[in-house]
Amino acid sequence: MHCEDCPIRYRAVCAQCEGDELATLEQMKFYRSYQAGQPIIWEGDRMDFVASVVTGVATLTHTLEDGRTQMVGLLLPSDFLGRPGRDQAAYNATATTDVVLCCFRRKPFDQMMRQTPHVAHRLLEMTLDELDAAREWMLLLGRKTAREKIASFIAIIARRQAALHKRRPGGRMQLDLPLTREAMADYLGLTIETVSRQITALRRDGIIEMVGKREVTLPDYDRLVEESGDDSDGGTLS
Amino acid sequence: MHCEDCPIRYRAVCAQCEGDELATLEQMKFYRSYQAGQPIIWEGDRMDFVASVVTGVATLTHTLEDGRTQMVGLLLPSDFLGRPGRDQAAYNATATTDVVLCCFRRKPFDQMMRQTPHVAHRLLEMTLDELDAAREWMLLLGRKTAREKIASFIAIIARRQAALHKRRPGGRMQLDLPLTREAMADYLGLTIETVSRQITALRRDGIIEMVGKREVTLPDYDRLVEESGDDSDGGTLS
DNA sequence: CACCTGCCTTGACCCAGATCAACACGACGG
DNA sequence: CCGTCGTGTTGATCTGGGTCAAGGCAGGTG
Repeated sequence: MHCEDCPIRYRAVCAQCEGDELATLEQMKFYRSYQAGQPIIWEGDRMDFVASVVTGVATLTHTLEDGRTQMVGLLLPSDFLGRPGRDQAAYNATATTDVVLCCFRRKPFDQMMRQTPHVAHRLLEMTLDELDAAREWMLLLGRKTAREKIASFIAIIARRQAALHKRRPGGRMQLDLPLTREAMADYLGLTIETVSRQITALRRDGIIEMVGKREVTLPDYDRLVEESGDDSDGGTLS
Repeated sequence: MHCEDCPIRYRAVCAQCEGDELATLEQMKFYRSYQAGQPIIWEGDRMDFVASVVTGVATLTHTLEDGRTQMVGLLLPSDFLGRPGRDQAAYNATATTDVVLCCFRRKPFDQMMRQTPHVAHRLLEMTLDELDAAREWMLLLGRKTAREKIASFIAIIARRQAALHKRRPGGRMQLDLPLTREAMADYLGLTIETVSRQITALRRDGIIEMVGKREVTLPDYDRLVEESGDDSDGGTLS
């Protein structure tokens, strides 16, 4: 009856749902796939569903008239997409790798949220986590140097991938960058050239090692964190 | 029995509360005042209440070890302070003018939130609005020029003050900057010198006029918005 | 009154990161 | 096999905003 491997059960909306509620969610749920590079939804478009990322990576971006672009959300598996209670998308959402979404039609979803306290609760919690992440991100954008930005970004990705594997980040570890240099630049408020140069610099200084252009190995996670400018490396896994 | 002039009734938590619920809220509510410059709570401190700003202006900031500071929240009257369901402050909160808070003890508040769907709902809505604001802010920090940042900031303050007076921003209008140059710099990811210079430049170019150091008059709100780099000036009042 | 002290402004100079340009390296299609 | 297109790297140069330094201007305070 319900789908064990759908991450929505574990992290996103319905961690505590049971019986009827789960059945209801299962009923209103459907899947959508997008290819790498494909837009998911455009700023201002009507958005008749909310969703949880099952696999792949999606981004939320804002763009100024003249083309300057800032990423404002990076959605990895188990992250939530869409704003409950509002049917207009506020940002451009794009699939940066192949993406599978587990979608819920807005109408019944909103209604369920209204009726089921712990779903509303869960959503509030997730939104607060996102707000915290956004504020950390603001510190990065406003006050960190290019090198610190790159180090922070890699550390963030490392933490999230460690979280997926249910491990603590630390020591020697391997990870892959799910974004192009351009997307990284948009994440960090830099240009692609600066991103490229700083990655080269971190490589030269032995902070990171790379195989190909996307796979990174960290000889020492803590060393990277030192470069990121953050004081408390902390356990912030989200 | 309940307090008509407490903004918490109108915007923040309990817009739809009635009867018993209101009475409960009134019971757990108390006021606190802070003088300009005084810290309200420090990152990592235990925070045993949540609150709504009644009067004055408070800020949330993040600071790196070496002192670099980024503002991550600007709280004007009716804004909400504190994270429901977590008792550790994640940011430094400071009163930048004299501030009066309408506080609620965390324990009973959390419990009420759990029992009263529309309170949880309201909180979700407010948090989503804050998230939107944070993302707009990220675009500003990552991609706007110093001049655009200043213009955006003034436009944001203008909108919020217009909202307080229940008017649409537009045409000729007057407002006062509730922040020092330093706080503005921390808001915008700039230095005080750059803030000062760009304000001078906007004044020189006739975009803004100033009496004293804090009071601004806009000859033409739309002209300011043009300078801010935003396309859709939009009605985003929050 | 003179003297701070806190905020703000302005000028001179510098540098981190943007811009402009060239090139490297697959992957892909013909 | 050769173009070419998308992605990434590297170099040369430029510039917006940071840094350092010198005042200006209230508002307190003795």
